[in-house]
Amino acid sequence: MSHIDTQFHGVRITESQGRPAQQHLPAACSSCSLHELCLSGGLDEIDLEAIDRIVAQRRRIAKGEALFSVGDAFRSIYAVRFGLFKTEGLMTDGREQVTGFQMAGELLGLDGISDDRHVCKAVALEDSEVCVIPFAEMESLGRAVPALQRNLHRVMSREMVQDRNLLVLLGSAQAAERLAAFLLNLSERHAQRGYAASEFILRMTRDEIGSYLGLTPETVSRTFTKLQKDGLIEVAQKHIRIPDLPALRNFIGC
Amino acid sequence: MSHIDTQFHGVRITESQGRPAQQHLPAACSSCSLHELCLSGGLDEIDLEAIDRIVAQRRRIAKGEALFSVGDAFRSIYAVRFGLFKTEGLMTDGREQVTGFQMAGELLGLDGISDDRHVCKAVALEDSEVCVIPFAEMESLGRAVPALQRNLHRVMSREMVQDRNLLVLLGSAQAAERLAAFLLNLSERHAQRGYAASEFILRMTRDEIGSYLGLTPETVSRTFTKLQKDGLIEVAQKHIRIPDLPALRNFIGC
DNA sequence: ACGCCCGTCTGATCCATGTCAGGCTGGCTT
DNA sequence: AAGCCAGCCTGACATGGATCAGACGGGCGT
Repeated sequence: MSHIDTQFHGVRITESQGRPAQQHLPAACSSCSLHELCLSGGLDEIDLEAIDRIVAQRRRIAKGEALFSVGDAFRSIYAVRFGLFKTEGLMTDGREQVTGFQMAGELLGLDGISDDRHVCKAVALEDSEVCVIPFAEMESLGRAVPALQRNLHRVMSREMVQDRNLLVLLGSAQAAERLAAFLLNLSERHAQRGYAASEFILRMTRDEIGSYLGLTPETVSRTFTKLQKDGLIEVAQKHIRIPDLPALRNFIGC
Repeated sequence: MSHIDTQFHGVRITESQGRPAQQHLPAACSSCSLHELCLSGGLDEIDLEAIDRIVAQRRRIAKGEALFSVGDAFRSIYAVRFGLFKTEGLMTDGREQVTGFQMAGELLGLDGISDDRHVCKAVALEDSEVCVIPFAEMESLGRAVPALQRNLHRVMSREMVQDRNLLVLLGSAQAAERLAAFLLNLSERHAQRGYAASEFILRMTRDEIGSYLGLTPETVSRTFTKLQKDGLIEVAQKHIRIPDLPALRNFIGC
């Protein structure tokens, strides 16, 4: 069990308190436990070493701090090593809305490519760490390593597909379906990372969930209660248990 | 004025009727009027010729026909030459929802990269033509031509950003704001292509608009009427006029 | 030119979710 | 240990949009 796994299980990172959020630590895809989930999946030893040279630093972000904000110059993309982030977009009238939650092994910052400026804000929901991947170098390494290029494209495409799914959800599903779909999505992603699929802790508030799902926090709360009454989930504050995953999946298809 | 421009202005393509939808015609980015809007923007002569060799064929899609459907094997992406498409995603319960409209110079099919299978369906809303861009060859040319690689990444990123914007819209805006934002978006894209920003024809039905915006067709209809009463737009069937663009933009920020 | 039908508009009603308000709990600070 | 406050839950009420129903009009095919 590696250093990273331990931290991902919830150990607080106290040594960064009082220091600036940005730190420069060595990163290494070749020895990263998330490697198969991340950009470096499926690459051979030699290519991994090349990536290691590019992904030269990590950065720690304390809970509540922003990794980047709207308008920031785009230079790098980020891979979450441990912790959890939310990304939020800006409405025309200034309100913010959560557009996604990123957990270990997922990328942040791809939105900045299109015009060299970030158009959303990424905030850590708990003490977190990311690998900093300078994008220009990533592109040039992609030119040398087709498999890496392929991975990048796959990740970008996957992100588009996920956004589309959420779109469809917001466009045509009811509150209970939205929430159920959200929980199932979290469940799957936990499972991918080797954690329990049917029991987990929500790291985000009801406000953030509501913002993400296009609902008010009150409705989120009520809907949790309703799903519990229907026996589909068990809720205790931030603790969620899904006693019957197939049943919940089935509920979505109504 | 080229052949393409003439067709884009609305001349019906009659010669394809009764034939299979797939046709093999020469394509040429180097002489395409959409070149600056599309993937080949900013490239030099030599690189353009390289692209021309890859983007070797076009395909005509009659109104109502699908360019690709959910589950189809992914091999190519497509650039719209003229015409208009809608993409629709599949709900868990089988219902379909429109997730986007693509006009000349925009790309289709990027959703298929992530697992080599299309996860949405692209349907022509009028007789249309696309350039077929084999993706494997596109990737390999991207390795040789950094500017092309950059363009591809930019386009993908832009698509992600647009999806996010729509997400925010669906998550927190009222019917009138959604519709206004939709019209402004169309207006901008028309302007980019050299057409009037304040007057245009809607090529999609109220149903399709409603599906896209997460509203019923009845609400779309009513909301058009409401916006007209408020003097923000003039509607006559599919004909839209926006007498005061800044006023409509201002309306969004409420 | 005629008639059919799809797409659109409008009205009446209902329901899901937003809004406003109050009270509870658990975790953090002092 | 006490107190405070953010986050959460629940209730009562308001409302925007969905739903159901019907009428109109224009485009298309015969």
